[in-house]
Amino acid sequence: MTATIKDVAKMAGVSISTVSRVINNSKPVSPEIRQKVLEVINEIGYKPNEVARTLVTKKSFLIGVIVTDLGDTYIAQLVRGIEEVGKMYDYDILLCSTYGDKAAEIKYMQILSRKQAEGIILISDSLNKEIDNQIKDFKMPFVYLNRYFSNEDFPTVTIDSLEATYEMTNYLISLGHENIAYVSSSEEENSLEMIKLEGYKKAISENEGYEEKIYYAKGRNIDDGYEICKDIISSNDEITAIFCSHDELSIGVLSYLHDNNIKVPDQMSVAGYGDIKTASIFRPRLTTIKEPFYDIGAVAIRRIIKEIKKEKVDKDTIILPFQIQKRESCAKIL
Amino acid sequence: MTATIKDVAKMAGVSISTVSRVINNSKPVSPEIRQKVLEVINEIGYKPNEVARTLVTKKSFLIGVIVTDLGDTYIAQLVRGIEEVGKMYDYDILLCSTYGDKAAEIKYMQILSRKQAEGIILISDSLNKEIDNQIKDFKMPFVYLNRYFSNEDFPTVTIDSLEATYEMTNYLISLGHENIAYVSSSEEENSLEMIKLEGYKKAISENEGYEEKIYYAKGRNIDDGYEICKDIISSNDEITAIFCSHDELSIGVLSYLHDNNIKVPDQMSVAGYGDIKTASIFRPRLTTIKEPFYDIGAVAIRRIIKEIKKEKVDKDTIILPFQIQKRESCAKIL
DNA sequence: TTGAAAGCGCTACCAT
DNA sequence: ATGGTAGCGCTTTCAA
Repeated sequence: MTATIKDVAKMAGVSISTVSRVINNSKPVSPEIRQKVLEVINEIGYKPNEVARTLVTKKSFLIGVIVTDLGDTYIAQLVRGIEEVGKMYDYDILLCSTYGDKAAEIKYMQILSRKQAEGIILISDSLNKEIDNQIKDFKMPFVYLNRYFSNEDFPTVTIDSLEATYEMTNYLISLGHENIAYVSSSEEENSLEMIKLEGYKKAISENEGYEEKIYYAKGRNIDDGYEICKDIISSNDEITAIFCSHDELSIGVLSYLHDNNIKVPDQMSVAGYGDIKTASIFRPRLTTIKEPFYDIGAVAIRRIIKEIKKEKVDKDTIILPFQIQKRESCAKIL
Repeated sequence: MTATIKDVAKMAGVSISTVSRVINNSKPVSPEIRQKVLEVINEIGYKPNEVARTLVTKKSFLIGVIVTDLGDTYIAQLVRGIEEVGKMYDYDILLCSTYGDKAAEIKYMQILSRKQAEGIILISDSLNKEIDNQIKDFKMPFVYLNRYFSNEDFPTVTIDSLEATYEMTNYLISLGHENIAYVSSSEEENSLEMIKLEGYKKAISENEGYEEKIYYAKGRNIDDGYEICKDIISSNDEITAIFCSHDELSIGVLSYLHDNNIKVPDQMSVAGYGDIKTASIFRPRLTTIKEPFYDIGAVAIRRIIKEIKKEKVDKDTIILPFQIQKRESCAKIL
């Protein structure tokens, strides 16, 4: 059996209260006794049982993180930010993956709650009504991160999507592009897609003679980008730039262009949204809107920890700055 | 305050023992009482406190996973396998990232142990002598995963690296390549690099007139591949295929070739090792050795759970099959 | 089938 | 400064 505080007390010839005090530095202990206790601890390699501790203090130092799929690089980045900041405050991460299963989101929230997690960050890619009821029951610190849908109901961290697509479109225009195709992935209600689309429309509308050229991909994956690019190329030969609402779509577009021997950026410029890892690895490297995933994760958990510590928290929706990452996939029209 | 078993007992007019019994289905309870208890549980939304449970049962249903960096896609794949199988057995994952810091490996092992994790999977990219002492102390199920170094001291899951590079080299030869460069990343002791190199050498030696053309990159990242490719191209113009010991190196090579207008696979074939996610996204897609990361993770945690359940476990080193993923980056010499 | 009570390992309060 | 002890929420004997 592993040693307990009792064993330490016995061997050091003191009470367990005293041992507890030296472990936690919670109350003064005479130097000699402290010394003695420390020796014993070292000798038998005693390690406090955090579970027992949690039971009495109500502090598990655990934060639950529910994600869709770590395989998505943007999620990995989010989790990095979450974990790294968490560790700064001695919090550990309890990880759960849903792979898009909404029922799993609820299930894991329950489990996390039973395991006494002190807060939950839910990273989702869809909308789930049921979360609402769940989280109200638990009444524990909660942050909801969703790259695809806007949400007013829960604390969240995001960027100004409309401003982002607006700026990117303007950048493309400044490069001399007059026929810019925009690829959206969805017309669903509450989808951030609608907001992003507004940014594009706004920029286009501010330039006389420019026209909206909007395409809808079937989804938001690489394959969907590949497919829609086929449509774009065959439907309109004036287009000189393709701006996709997700990097994944852009990668698909880039692939299609590569496979069909259309040179990027000489014959076609391509821009994306997200700055997922692949965006900077793929050749040509993708010009895109950098969503600060790491920071989003970091800010999200920071907020949770503040709430745990009963510090004052910011308003529910935190807007982080974005950046236009200019790379080789976009060039000036000559 | 959240409801406890006591509250349930009181409201149902039974003892906490009885409530415990219906929760756990551990002993017979009369149908009426069970019914009543269940009703109360539902009504007040009672959820057992797993921490209290753990304290008495000694089962935390927690497995610690220490990784270098989730940002590496191969690690994300490993963790996926680990988590998914873990969940099948009701185990949750406690995640810790070291970012290559060896001291952190030890630190997290301690923390995990204090949190009563029932087993630990350590994913490392370097060798760390100190682990040995640590893990012996804890004497808990442990699996050590290292993609870069071989290890005899701990249970692990891997593939037959020598056979893998041997087969890939033979594949290249079968394609008609007579001058195949091999890029290694290290000559360190115990590095798997040495073993992989042997596979290449073996294949070369079995073909009369073929010569070893070995290059050493500075490291094993994309940049290092980019750099070494520069050397290869400038030093030897007979080479028609470049086989790198890591996909990351191959991606760098592909990038250099792209930037310098050398067509792949027409002018140069490129092969890799790993089949990280990028390998199948990059254009041209990379021909590579598929390390079954997901499966490795899955088998690793399966072994741990077996040990926890005191089932018989396999021998310490589990060898999984690999595959040669044939894609567009390699082609026949005409 | 049910209940009472001990005890898991620890903290925190109350004495001294 | 130190020790005794209640109690955190639960499972698990042991009796009844």
